[in-house]
Amino acid sequence: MVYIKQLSEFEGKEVTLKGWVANRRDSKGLVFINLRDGSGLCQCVADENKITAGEFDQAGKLSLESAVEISGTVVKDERQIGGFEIQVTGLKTIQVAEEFPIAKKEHGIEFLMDQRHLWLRSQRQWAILRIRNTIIYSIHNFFQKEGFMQMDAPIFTGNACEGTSNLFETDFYGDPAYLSQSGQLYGEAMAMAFGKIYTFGPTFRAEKSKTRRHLSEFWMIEPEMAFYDIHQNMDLIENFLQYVIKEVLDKCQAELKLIDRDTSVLESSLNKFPRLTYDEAVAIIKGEKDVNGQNSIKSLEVELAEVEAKMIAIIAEINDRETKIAVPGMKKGEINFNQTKIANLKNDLKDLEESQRNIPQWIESAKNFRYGNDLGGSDETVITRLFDVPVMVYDWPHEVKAFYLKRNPENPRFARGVDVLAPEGYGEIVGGGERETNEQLLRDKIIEHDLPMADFEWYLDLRKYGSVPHAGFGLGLERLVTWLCKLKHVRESIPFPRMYGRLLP
RNA sequence: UCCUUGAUAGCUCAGCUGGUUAGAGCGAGUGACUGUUAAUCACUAGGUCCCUGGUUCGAGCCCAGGUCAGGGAGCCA
Repeated sequence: MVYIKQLSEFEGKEVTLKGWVANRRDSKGLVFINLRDGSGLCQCVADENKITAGEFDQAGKLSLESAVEISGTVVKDERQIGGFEIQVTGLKTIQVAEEFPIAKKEHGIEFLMDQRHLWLRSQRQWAILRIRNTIIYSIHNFFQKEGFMQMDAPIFTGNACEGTSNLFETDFYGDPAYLSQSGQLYGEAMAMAFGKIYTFGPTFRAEKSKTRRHLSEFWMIEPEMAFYDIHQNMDLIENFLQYVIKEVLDKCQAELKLIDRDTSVLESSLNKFPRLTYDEAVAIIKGEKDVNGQNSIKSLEVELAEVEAKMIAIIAEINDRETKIAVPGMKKGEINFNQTKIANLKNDLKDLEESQRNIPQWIESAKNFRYGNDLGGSDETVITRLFDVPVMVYDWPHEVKAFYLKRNPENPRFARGVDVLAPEGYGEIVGGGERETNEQLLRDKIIEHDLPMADFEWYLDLRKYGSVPHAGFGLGLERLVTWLCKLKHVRESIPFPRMYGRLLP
């Protein structure tokens, strides 16, 4: 058995492929089968004269997604996707599929999510999840080559890392237990034992968020390094992200092309990441400070004008095409083509209308940003649009950040946290920082945040026995996948997304 | 939780100011066509207009409440 990916090694030879029918067309005496086997796609041509009548009959009856075993000769054909096609010499039906729900046309997102188990078979999903796999693999490669040890934090936790409001509560032999929202505190314990560690596991947040950035269950990578300060932490984040981006660029060209990803921003992200303090970031958001000659507020206003110009152009095109269709005498195929075009244009128009509604809100929120607050989603969007590389923002007002972050010794108003904001409006993909080493300061913070002290005694022990400067960060895998693939929504970045209102399939 | 948009055939949608028997395309089925890349031609089947109540001679359309979904805010990775 041969996989489609290997066909170039078998030119002129006879091979047997096993897979599913991705598409089928027939003419008199010929059946074209687009075979999908998980490794790729390949057209197989069944000619009436080259196979038995029984086989040809079977070929004609193959429905979409039927399973089939095909033998044939590998022929070079530039017109084909993979550059090769199969001249069929033998065909065996494994199963004839019932009518496949996902048709070869546009579908709404709710329908596709209901069909997620089948949607995974489509080319676009295939490419995205292949890229996800490359990302996962290169994350492990990076940390392993850097001497990190992979360790797992527990998923059931008795203590709430940052308050219980957004945790999933479960029953643990009669006691309440929460699904982990971060392995970080455990990561610190493991770093004190092994030096440099990273966790890679699922995380759960019970936020009733309905935005393109949130999942209830997502995968997080959390490195933790003993003897690192915030600057070394930022160096590591930059090296790490650039390694992963480079691997994706090197190994996933075909997949990136399939999903139509313009890779220029990924390439420019191999340059140095700007490091802004919170103060600098706020000045940029409020439009008080320009970046590379660009002003945040002005660039949003320009974008709004562009959106409105595009809307006018699209409306004109829709009208134009509708008038054309209305004239009698147009061929049916051409009418269909135009109708599909119109439907697509209307969808584009809906997206633009969303932007038209959102951008003025973002401008308002940027102008009225109150110093001392955390950055909101739109603020992140505003700032990252001005750069073509990820941006790091560090030294935050300590009130808005987690209790375990270290204060800047030179200016204790600030906590030494760092957020990495992805370009192209994607926002936060990494959150991390240097950890507080002083036991008493931690106790004060725990009280300030109104957290149950008893649950943190084990954590505070780490400050009693060889407490050292240390730092780490958390990377949201799905957010990274979403950005690298330039997806509209995180739900496509994971095989089976779990989010508010979505538990099946 | 709040703001906003929506729910009509298997799918994507149209349905005007409330008016007779609810429409199209795609998909499916049948037939025609020797080279097609979702979108050649003809025919056929296919409907709880999200739910409950109300207004009206008459509701897919108006009103009230609910359910579900899209987008955004908050919160976050």
